[in-house]
Amino acid sequence: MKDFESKFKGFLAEKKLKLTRSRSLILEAVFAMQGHFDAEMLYDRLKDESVSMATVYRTLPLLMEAGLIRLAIRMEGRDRFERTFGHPQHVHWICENCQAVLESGLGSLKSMLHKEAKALKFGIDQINITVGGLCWKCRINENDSQ
Amino acid sequence: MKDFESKFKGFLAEKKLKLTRSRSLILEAVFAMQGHFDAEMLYDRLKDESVSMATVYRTLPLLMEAGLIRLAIRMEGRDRFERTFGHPQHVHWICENCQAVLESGLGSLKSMLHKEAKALKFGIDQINITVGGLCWKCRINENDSQ
DNA sequence: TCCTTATTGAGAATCATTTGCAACAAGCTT
DNA sequence: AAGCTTGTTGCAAATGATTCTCAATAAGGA
Repeated sequence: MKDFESKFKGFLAEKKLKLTRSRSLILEAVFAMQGHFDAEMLYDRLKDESVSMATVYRTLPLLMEAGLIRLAIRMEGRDRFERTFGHPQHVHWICENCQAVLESGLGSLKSMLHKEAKALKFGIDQINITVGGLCWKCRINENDSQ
Repeated sequence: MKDFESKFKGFLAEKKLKLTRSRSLILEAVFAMQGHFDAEMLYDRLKDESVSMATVYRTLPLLMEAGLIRLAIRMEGRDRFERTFGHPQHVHWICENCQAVLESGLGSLKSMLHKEAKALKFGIDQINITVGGLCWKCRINENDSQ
């Protein structure tokens, strides 16, 4: 059994929840996904297995609580997630023109926030840093596009 | 005329848009608001002046484009805004238990992001840093609440 | 295998946000 | 100040993501 599977199983057991066929399939789909994904993308991959949209939506919060995925960004009115396993937190750079999403490591931003958290006596659960603007390609074409 | 009013007026003129009664009222309401606000809160203050919800929703993006407000956070399924005039960017600390929202200055986080932006050739428009977790009060009562 | 309790799929329900449209109002032109 | 062009508004209907209801079903411990 893969790491993320046993982690999810452990989480469910602790909460007295059951590891069902649908949940297993969703977890599998999540880890088959590279990059960001939303509920609909998961559903598209699973509807043939007769997993319902409702269950996808019900499972996503569980995966977040279990620390297996995190809300990456919200784009075009939808929540987009990313898995946490092997994906350390990072900054999301969103181009407001072409919607491209770049990523870069947190670097020392992380320690600075933790330092501030200590001052505020705040217990950090998740950090979300998003920067909106123009990617280099769109900056070059800035004149044309308008 | 106040600073923000002339700034909005200038923005509208540049875009060949009109400064209407509804837009003026909304702008006024925004600057009468302390802290965060959402579309509904503005509407509540303006419905007696016969400003419609649709117009509130249509005006918010204009105010953002004009650089008068920014999207602060998304909470409980709604977008919450804050004005930018006299409110430098800051970090939002959201307590996942009591929903309290703390703020702290960006400090050197800002320059670090701009440095990284230069490396990525990314033109920064807006920075959004949100940290989820537990505020000190909820950390103390952590045992009780569960 | 039995039994208790969580879970599921399907579809209806929510709820924030958008949009279509005919009536209206800015603001430029004369 | 009146006319005209074009953007704007309120209203209601539409959208679209997410949530909920509920009867049927499946985990998993006994």
